[in-house]
Amino acid sequence: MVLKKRLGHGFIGFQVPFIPRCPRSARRKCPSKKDDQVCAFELLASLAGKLLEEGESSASSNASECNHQPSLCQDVNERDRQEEVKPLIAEDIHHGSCAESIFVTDIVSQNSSQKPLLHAKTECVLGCNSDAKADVFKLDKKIEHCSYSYSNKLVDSAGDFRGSCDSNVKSGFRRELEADKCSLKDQFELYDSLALVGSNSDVKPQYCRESFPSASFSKHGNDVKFCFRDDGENFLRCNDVCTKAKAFRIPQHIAHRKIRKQLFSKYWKAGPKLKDCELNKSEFADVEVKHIYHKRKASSGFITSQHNARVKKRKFFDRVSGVTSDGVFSSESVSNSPEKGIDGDNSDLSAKLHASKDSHVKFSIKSLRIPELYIEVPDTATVGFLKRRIMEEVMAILGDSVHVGVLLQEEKVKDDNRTLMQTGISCKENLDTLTVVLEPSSLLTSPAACVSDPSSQLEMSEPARSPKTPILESGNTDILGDSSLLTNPGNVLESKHESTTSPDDTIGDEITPDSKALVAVPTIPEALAVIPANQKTKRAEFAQRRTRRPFSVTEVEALVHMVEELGTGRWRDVKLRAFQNADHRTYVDLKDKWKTLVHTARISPQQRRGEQVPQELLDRVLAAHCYWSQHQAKQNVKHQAIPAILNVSNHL
DNA sequence: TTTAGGG
DNA sequence: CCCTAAA
Repeated sequence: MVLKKRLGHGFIGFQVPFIPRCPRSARRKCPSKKDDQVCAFELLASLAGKLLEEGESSASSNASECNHQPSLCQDVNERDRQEEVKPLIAEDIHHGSCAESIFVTDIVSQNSSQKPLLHAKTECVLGCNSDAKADVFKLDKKIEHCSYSYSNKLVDSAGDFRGSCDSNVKSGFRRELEADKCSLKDQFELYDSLALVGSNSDVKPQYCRESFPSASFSKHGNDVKFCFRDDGENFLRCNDVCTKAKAFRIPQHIAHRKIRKQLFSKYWKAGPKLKDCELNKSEFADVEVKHIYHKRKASSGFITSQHNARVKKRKFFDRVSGVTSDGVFSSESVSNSPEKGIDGDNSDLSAKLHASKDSHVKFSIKSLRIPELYIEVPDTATVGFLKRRIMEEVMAILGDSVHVGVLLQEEKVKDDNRTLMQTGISCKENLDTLTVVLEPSSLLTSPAACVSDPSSQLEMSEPARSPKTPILESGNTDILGDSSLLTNPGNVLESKHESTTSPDDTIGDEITPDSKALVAVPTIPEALAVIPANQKTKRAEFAQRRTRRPFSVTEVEALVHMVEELGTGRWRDVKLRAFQNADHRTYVDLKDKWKTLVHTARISPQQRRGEQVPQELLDRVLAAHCYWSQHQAKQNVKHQAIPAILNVSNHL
């Protein structure tokens, strides 16, 4: 297939001509080495223009499609309308700045059994004069708008697409940009083509296009969506307040980078329509059924409801791999997921991010991780019931607002105002440990508050979490209600806290006034800038304290139990036996907790703070502590004694 | 990686 | 909780 040959990395699907041709006059507008990117944009621009013309004329036919996907279409339409009247955000552009965008696309195959993929690309537009750049954004806006129109066109012509699914469907566009809409006055002669891979192909539909901002394109059943949206961080909302994304944006006069993320997935956006997509759960997330406290029950006699099996459903997970400028994948398969997808493929939702030097960062998101969920159902429940429960939980998240969280080196990156470079997301090694997760964001705080004061935001923000930590575990308490894991009730408060600030946890706009100083030297090649910083300082730069998670009485009891059994020097075993599923509790945490427990037990009740641990437990803590201290002493004596004996025997 | 202990 | 020396 010709298409395949032209696509890099074996990606198949939707394609636009490789290097769009630009009139020389247009190319000259930009520094030579950025031609490709600029041209790519121009290509989109041309597409946008075309779509505007064609899309609007098809508005009437959109209505019928919207009936099928009300939540999606209405939302999009509404956004589009608002976008139309909204002033274009030219202030985002800055002289000599790098307009960097991340476009995440989604393709849903026509064949529902195939999996949706997310594809993320970043593109930099550098070196253009500011006018041109401002217009690039305008164009971007246009593109956004137009692409939606275009999506409808695609929908309208779904039949046509289906009819020619096995062959590439191409459509060419020629667009002459109007001077009043764009200062890139030169004419472009661009050809664009869309290709839809055969619906029966067993090849996963993927989309890849080098040097070109991706447009999302999804097709499912009768629906074909082409979406190209600029939605900053709030790209996964069903009922998003349109202005929110903008509210988050502060004037970026000093912006040197702008990261704009576009992620569109019908699955996510469609919310309750998920079922219609026949996205079965195995595609959605790999499911693991565990009797979480089974071991504990067995070993320490903890009794929980005999009829309750804990069902722990995990994510699909993933990590982000980066590609450095040399184009070498630093990590193709970096998932550290303890449980791979059932089918060994967790690329259900995957996207690619690529990274390169000269201040571009390209990412390759293998997949987006869904927060860990805890579901509890009676073991007498039917499989069907279980499925429904899982679906309910998933929908609770998806139906709700969702945003993206970024974890670097297993720690959540909470400060959205830092640049990628500052955060450490621009260097190769770190990209290996970059994780992208979807998070619920039902409780939103005032966006303004988050942005206006970065420092307070820092304090407010949710501290880092382990990537294995169920992002939703606590934050989801409201949703899960009683079914959530009863680790610590105290988390409810925390979770709200987290949720409140979590909207920031996205790859959003990156520039704030206080980051100016650091970004002000963009001319320094990244390599040079990074080299002087040793691992320590780099780590220190984006190190964040984990969320404080007070131990619940239940946890304390489990801990005490295990220590009584194992002693005080086997924290790893304690962890394995009693906290296997509490990903956020490390053996060091357990050890520390024991330490504080002993301390607590020794001080007077009046001096104790926080959740009161029953005196009975504290007594056991002291008893165990004393016992094992003595035991350890005895062990030491033995260890000393044995060699002594051996020595004696050797002498004999 | 795990333990142990100071901060 | 963090950090880290030491095992």
